[in-house]
Amino acid sequence: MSINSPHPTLSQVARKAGVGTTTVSRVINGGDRVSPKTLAHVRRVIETLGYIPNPAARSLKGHRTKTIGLVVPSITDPFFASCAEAAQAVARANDSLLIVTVTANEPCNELEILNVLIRHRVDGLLIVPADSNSHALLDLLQRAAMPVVAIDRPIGNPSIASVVADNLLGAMTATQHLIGHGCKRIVALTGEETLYTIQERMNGYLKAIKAAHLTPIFDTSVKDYACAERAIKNLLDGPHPPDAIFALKNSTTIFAFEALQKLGVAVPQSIALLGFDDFDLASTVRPSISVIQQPVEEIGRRAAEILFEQLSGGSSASSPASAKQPQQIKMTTCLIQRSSCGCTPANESK
Amino acid sequence: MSINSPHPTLSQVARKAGVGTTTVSRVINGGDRVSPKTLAHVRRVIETLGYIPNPAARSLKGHRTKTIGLVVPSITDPFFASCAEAAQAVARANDSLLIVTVTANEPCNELEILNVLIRHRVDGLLIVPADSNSHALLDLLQRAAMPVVAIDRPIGNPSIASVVADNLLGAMTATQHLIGHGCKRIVALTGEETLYTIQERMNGYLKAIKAAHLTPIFDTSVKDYACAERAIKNLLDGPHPPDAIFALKNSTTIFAFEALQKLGVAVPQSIALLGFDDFDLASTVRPSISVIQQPVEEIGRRAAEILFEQLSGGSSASSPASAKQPQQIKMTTCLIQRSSCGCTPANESK
DNA sequence: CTGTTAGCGCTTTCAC
DNA sequence: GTGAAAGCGCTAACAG
Repeated sequence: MSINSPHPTLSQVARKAGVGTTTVSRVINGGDRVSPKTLAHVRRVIETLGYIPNPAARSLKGHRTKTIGLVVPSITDPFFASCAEAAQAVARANDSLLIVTVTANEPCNELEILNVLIRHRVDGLLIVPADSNSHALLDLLQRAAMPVVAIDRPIGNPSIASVVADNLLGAMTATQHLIGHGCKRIVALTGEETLYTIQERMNGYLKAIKAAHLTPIFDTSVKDYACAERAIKNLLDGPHPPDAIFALKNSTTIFAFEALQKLGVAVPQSIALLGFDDFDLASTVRPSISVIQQPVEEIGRRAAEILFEQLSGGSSASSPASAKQPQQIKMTTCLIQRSSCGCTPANESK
Repeated sequence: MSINSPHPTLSQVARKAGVGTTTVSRVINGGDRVSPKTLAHVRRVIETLGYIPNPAARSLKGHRTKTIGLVVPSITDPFFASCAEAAQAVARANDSLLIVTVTANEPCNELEILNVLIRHRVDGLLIVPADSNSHALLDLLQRAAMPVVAIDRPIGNPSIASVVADNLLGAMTATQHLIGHGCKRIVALTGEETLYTIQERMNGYLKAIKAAHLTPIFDTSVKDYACAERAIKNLLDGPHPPDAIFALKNSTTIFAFEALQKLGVAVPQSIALLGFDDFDLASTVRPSISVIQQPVEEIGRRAAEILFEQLSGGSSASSPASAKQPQQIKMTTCLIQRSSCGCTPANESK
């Protein structure tokens, strides 16, 4: 109805209600220290006018913008999508909005986006850093002086909180499981070696292999399906063909599976397969694929929760146990035994 | 270094540079009407101080907030994740940020979230409406008086632009393809019948079935894997077992596939399978699954582009062909022939 | 309990 | 070219 102004203002409400602006302000902020009568009256006027407080004016007064930024490599990756969904839920529970941005794992994109986010005065940041050890990143974050929580990969500075999966232990467990199946020549198909997660998994694999006095075999060449097929073919035709494949990331697992299938190799009879990171159809394909599963949603949720704790707390003593040192949380992973590693799961159809 | 203020202000810059605030304002807004000399000088001071304009103050002056809201049922659904990723790219290209929210397809969540977004004064909205015909939704949107573009499902009012897949034509094509394979008893496994997309697909199926003088068979019971197994078992054991299944949505396709596999039914020999909406491993499972593919990313991208056109244009004549009527775009789908429908694709491994 | 009064950081006439 | 000054809508002292 109000043709003139798209949005009525607080003072308009005040005038129409015949009260001061302070009173209206108090009403929209919980209504404390206002007589029940005026409160009801002002509320009615607000309703009538369709008044909506302007958040810009509010945050201008030094308050929060009620937005947090999420910086991930990609949203189409199920892992990050789950994190994002969990984070948005937590944000909403804290009366905040989630701004989602993607970096494609490019440090320069990351820096640029972070700048935009900081300029936008988000209250805090959730980041999956493209490069865990980037000096520029750390600098920027330090200067921004706002709460930050790293997800999936720590940021090379203990002053920044992080929530990651226990990649090392997960990879050790996986490797040991394969060894338990009697595998002697286990090849690790890596993925981007520059990534913290991959490095940790490589270390875990290495640790288990060495403990069992076996020979570590790495193949870092698998970037796409073609690579996978070539790599596996070479391995199989070589003098000492492997008896197991440990794929260090999702897409690698799938490429390997496809290649094995194409080459007509019996899994797990001729060669066992175990992947790091679960995926939707891992239980549906035949043979079903055993994997190390990460508590994806929980990683996103915890990270967001920690961020909001930092936002509200901010001060010193709160939880008795935790010191001031920002938390570095490692979530435990879980081995899902399906068929591809040589196990025989009870209910094959789930 | 500035211990006192977390963020230097424009007037601090002005003072330090020995100029007026107006000049600084001009500099940060493109630097027009400022002498090259002062421009350079002010820029240097800005750099030194690490000055960042406060967007809250800016939008308070009636400007845009440079944020748009995306409202989807879920981000973990690959379809919406792709839309989101495309939309965020377009937003960034337009110097804006994307706020992502999820509704779980619940109209009440939707309304609530929309209110938060509107209150936040986002510049525009991208919505996958939980209910295409919700009066409350329409009302709210009308009142918000901001650019809105519907994605995947139109909002029951031609005054709101939308970008959706041509579900009807896609389903017709699918059904006709199955008929072309000689199938006579094609059962449609639906999904949520209240959804616009499902309804359209049902109509497309119906149209093709009728044109071929066949009998339509619907099964609306498939909500999860157990339902699927039961439904398919019943169908197969019935007096007139179907010779093809047309699954109207992704998860249904997967459930059906799993059930068929579990029941030991030969696909496509005993029964053909065709799904609506492509998914990652559709080409990897055996048999590979034929599907109707939607131009997902493009749907998200176009929708965002249209939103920004509305935001910038706003006025009347721009493109010669398009009238003032908001655009209702239907993207064409594509039949991906793989094995499950009876086709024999050339390259089975991709 | 309630109103008056300064600003928050920025843009924008309107003079110079 | 440049600056002074008046707000944008709201909150927060500080009086009553």
